[in-house]
Amino acid sequence: MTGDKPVTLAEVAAQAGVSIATASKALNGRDQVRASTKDRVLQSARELGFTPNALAKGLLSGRSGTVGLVTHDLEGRFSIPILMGVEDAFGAEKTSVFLTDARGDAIRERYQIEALLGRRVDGIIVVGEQTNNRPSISAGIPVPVVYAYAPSDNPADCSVAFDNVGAGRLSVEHLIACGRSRIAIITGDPTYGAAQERAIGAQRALDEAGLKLVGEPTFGTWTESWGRGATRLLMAQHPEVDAILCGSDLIARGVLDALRERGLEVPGDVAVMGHDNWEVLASGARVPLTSVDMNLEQLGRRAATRLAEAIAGNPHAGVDLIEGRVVTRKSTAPLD
Amino acid sequence: MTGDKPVTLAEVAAQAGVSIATASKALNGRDQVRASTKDRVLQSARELGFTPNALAKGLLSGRSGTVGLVTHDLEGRFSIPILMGVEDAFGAEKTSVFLTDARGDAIRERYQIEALLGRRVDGIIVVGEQTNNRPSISAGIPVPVVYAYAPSDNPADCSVAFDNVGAGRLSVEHLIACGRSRIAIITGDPTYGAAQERAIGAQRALDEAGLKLVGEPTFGTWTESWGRGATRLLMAQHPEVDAILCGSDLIARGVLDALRERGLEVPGDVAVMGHDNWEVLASGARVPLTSVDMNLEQLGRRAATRLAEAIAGNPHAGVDLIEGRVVTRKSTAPLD
DNA sequence: GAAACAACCGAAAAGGTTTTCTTAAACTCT
DNA sequence: AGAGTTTAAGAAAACCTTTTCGGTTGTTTC
Repeated sequence: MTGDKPVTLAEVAAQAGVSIATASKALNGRDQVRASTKDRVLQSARELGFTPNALAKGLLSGRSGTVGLVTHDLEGRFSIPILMGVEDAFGAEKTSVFLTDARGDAIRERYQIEALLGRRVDGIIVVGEQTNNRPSISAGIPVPVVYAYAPSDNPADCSVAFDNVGAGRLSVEHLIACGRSRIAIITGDPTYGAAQERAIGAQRALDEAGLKLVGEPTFGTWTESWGRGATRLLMAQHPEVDAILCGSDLIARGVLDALRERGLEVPGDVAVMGHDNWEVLASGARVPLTSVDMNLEQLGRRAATRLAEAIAGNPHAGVDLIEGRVVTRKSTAPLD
Repeated sequence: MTGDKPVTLAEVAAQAGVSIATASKALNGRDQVRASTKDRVLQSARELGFTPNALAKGLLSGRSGTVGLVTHDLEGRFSIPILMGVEDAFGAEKTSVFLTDARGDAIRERYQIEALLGRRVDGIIVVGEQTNNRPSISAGIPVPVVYAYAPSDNPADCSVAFDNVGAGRLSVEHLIACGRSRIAIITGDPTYGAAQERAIGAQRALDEAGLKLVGEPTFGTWTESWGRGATRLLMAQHPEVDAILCGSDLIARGVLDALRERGLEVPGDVAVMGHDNWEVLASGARVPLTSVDMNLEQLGRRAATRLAEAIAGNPHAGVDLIEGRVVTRKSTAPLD
């Protein structure tokens, strides 16, 4: 099967006994072609297994019907759902997606974008590795660019990001709704905007409810062992805590472990809440873990939609924020 | 930046004061063009920011310089490293990768492959969701197809898969080398070839060493809670066990948990070994977990290489097996 | 019966690049 | 100086599709 050249429109036309022009019209549903002729062409196309050459079409129309997806975190859990959302949204409208992984390297990124432009993509989506701002690359690029997850530092660009402040607020509101009032925060690396912003959102929600955070938010690393260590410290200094808001599900796993070792019940004595809704971790936890889902697939779809709009001539400036959603599991069950 | 049409070769030629043909030759390093002329053309190209139109090139040569990557498990941890390997291998040789996700649906797959063929990809890689055999789709597809992770059921196709039998053997050999002799197996879903084959490989290695497995391999689900439950059962029936070989790192996490609760030391009393080398899980475990890495990135690179060979006219038939590698951590430290 | 009209179809150009073939110019040698 | 040879550059075809516009039927209207 590997040798035969693809069937061309000319061959279809020949078999149907019409001109190339007529065959084209028939296949594209143009009028100006008799029904019987159209059927004959369609029949021939089917028999020969004709697939129109997208290259030729793209060359002619100036639109390739492709987009580039430049990610920086292919191994990470965050870019994958985004990528799924993008693929999903574009797949539906007959646009194909080129995938490249720049691995956090700006030189690589530049090179790959050059390659994508050579392929005449109609637009580009750049997926960052963190939620921190990232430098804009839109200058000098002749097609629309949308930044996903990590927004561009240029407000004139179009970005789609996650609402970390809102997530912090949502989490605290959920804990309060579950009857908790002495809430502490154990989160990850303080250089991550995500960690800072979520803490800020949490603080705001507490303020509005007239509550005070127990201690200060403790920053550390995004690991289980940090979750364990921070919990031991926290419970020693503030045994009154009745809820711990964690910066990630992984941290929350460590927190759960440490609490169990200390003989504390979850959610009876302390409620625990994670972030990311990493399914396998959250529902497999010893006490299934309530967590904030970042709706990353939706984020990807939104980015795709924005790009499609820009390609169609309606660009959008500024940052679109995607809201998280609390996925309730046992670790925050309301007190009786 | 969004309006301007891309620069064409004709414009470069005009600015350099030569014909299109000469410009083309100069840019492609053909001889038959004077050095000074060549310099002039290159200079113009740089000034105008010329990027050759890959669509036109592909249309002419019949080679688009693109390949399609059809995955069935985009959200899964297994396809991502494979995808990275593929992207890596092709990125190096100026081939771009179209990504599509068929999500386990054969209809979707068929449709997406049709779309890829319309884009005149030079080849296709199909990434399966499990290691079980999958139906061949090569018939009627005019470009080479390589099956990654899940091999094709047609031995005439080219597949690249993981050596599960070998992995089972490697694991047991490692445990024996660490001084263990009473080994039990707790693994996942019995409908997964991976689970069965690894058990078989383990059995063989035991046979060769003149040892017997403790009990029968216990199949269940790929979850932590199954790991916990199976461990309780196992230790009740066979307290003599000194090593547990797990079907996945997640199961191993459950096993570790249950052992700790039972007051058993790892690795002092029992060694535990996982599979997948899921970094965050394995090294974050309470006792860092020895695990088998499937070298999936290498698998992806191999698949890409095989596809490149086939495109170049040297197709390869049969299944390439990629070996795993034991990543040693504390959970299997040798006995003193 | 001629003119206007509709319906259907085909010729040709366009899109950007590579390659082959031809031509023009410059050189070498006797 | 003229014939032969090398070198540099250009003209044009080819890749495949879509679209515009002109042409050929056959049909209606006065």
